[in-house]
Amino acid sequence: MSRADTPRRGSRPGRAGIRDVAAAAGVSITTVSDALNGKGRLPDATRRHVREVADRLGYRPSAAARTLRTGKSGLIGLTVTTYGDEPFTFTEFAYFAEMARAATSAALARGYALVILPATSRHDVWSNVALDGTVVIDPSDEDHVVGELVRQGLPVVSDGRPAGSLPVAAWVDNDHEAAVLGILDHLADAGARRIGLLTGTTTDTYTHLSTTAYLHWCERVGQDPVYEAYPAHDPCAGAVAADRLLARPDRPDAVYGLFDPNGTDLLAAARRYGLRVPEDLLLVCCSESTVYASTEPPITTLSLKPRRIGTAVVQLLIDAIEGVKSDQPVQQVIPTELIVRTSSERRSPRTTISPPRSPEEG
Amino acid sequence: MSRADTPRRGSRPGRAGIRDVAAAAGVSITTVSDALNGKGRLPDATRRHVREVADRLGYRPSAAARTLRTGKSGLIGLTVTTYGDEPFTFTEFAYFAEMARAATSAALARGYALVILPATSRHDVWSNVALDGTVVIDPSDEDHVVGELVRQGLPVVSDGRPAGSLPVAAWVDNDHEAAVLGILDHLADAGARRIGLLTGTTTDTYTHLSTTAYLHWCERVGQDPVYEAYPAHDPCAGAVAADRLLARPDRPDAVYGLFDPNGTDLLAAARRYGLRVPEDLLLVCCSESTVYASTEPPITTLSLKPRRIGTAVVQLLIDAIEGVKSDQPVQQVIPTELIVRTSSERRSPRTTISPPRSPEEG
DNA sequence: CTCGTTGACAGGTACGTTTCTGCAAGGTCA
DNA sequence: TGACCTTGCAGAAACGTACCTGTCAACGAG
Repeated sequence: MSRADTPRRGSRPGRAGIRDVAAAAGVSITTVSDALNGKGRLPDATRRHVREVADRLGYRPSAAARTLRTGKSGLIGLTVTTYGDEPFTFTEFAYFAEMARAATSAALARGYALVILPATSRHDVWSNVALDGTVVIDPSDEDHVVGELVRQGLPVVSDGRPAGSLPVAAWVDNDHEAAVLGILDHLADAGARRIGLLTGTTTDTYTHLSTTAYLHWCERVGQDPVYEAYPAHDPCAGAVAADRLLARPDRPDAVYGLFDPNGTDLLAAARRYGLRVPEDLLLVCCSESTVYASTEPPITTLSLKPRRIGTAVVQLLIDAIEGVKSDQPVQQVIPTELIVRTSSERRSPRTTISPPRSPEEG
Repeated sequence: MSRADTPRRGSRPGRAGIRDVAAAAGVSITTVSDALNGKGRLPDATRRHVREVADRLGYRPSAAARTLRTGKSGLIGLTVTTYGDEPFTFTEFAYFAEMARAATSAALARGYALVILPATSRHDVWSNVALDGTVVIDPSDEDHVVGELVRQGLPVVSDGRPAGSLPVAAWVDNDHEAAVLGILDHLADAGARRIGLLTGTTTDTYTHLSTTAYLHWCERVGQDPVYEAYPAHDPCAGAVAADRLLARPDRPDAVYGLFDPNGTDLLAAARRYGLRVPEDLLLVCCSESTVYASTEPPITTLSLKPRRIGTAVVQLLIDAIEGVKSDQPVQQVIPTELIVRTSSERRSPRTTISPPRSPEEG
């Protein structure tokens, strides 16, 4: 019935389709597709001509049609844990932001874009987006969003060892035990006699591994464990827990805090109890924030290197998507970095802190 | 040729299509589509039956096919400014993270997902994802990514007044002039005689509006402007600029810092010059971070309410996408919030700071 | 008894690509 | 001079869905 010579102006008037380009260039649809995608065997003249016409018409291939045809969308999900309504918790802010930033860049460099998908997303939302694969941060075995993605055959790469038997294609993680042991040794070297821990009540892998590493270390060196746990996603609970820890009769003379805000909270608590840092109390916390470089005193922090993790996770995922046989292992352990500052330098308390000078001196 | 009774097992073996559901349920494709989407006029028995069969087969509609057919992808872009290689700059970390978080939640609640798209994305990446619309943060008139999206007819809503004549569908912003004037008045009320400003060298709207508001205020009250500008995306430059500001012969007795890290940097600089806060120097900075609640002393901050902005931006965008005639205006001004803490309370310096007590007292 | 109406479904087309399969024209070689 | 390959391109079949256009029965009204 309808001959092909009707220019099909029924669709969106603004957007030119591949058909329009073909007609305008006087070639077939196949030739246009081949010319623009570098496929087929065409003389350069034809290729140039087609490209030129396409540019002139402002032709943009339909992503949906391409995805439908090729089965590849160029989208990868970034599944984040949720506490309450909001994606990613307060304590993970800096970590998550850095990690997502690096992941975005890495994905972009390989032609992919990132879709933010909270783990508690409504089913109809994340099943309605065509993903080529997913990065999942700190997967729990209860996460049936991830479970179903895996069941659908989508590649999944996790940040953090997968709990339970989640069959992820690859994972990237820090060696949290080694990191904690390293910090405890560092504090002991600095003269700490009784090291306390500020930890979380949640059951995630990071908290669990770090806490047990602490307990093992205590057992090994024969120290009684001194720790306080609090719900890490509650911004106020941290300050209270820090206070509790320093109020104990067996008050530690050094503390490691597992979460980002612990540093300022512990510092504030120390001030309340009249404890000088680092003279009376050594302090280290796990954080990606740079504020700890300019606190009084600057606080030693452990960086989990979220940038490297984000990059590695995305690389592994895209390798899995594209079927690249990478020479990288599918389990990568990213080393942590201890940034030593004044708060854990017991023996040289006055090298970086200048004593106050009088105002007229400035 | 090929009769319809061949079950088309040539496609992905794992995924059931709408055809398979229709065959298994003994109905037509149309009936399946209508039953699952709530369209058409079907008896509830049929609807239930189809739904049941679909569940049993684990049927998931293809997002790509649906997008191609309906023209709606359920994806909205989140376009962020870039400095160097990485999306969103260091100084905007907390703001951006909060804003993105709220935007993600709001989008999710209405059935949309967010795609992170740095403004400097390779052309082929962001033109390869089917977007229903875009949120753009702090749009510059030079941003030809946004320009082209608009030209394609995609709804664009911006966080921040659009520079130049970018024809966005709507925008959300703070009243930055009013915020700055409010802070300056607040500092003056607290006893400040000469208020300094720590600002940026970039040409974005926020920096520009805030700086001119400061200059106007100075002119009005007859104070000589005292300010230092630095490239805000450089993490180190801020500390240097803070130092410079306090080293000036016309040293201010109060400072407002436009960027998040300015608080700690100014505090550190004040310590170096032996200036007590708030006795010798009043301090306010613009930040979303909670660390300023537990610095010594706690620092007064201005919050731009990124959560409210993120939510509002997404609501406006989705309204535009769905053609909803919202009763909300298409330009929304979100009020800022000044969180007053010790650093700007000149007349009551010792209400919240406990003097150090001796260690044995704990 | 006829005729519009309504309910319950099926057929088929279109969405815009990519790509497999052809098919001439021209060159090469025995 | 055929047989055979290469080049340059066109036709048409998918991809999986949504929806428009029927069709066929039952049914009440005139």
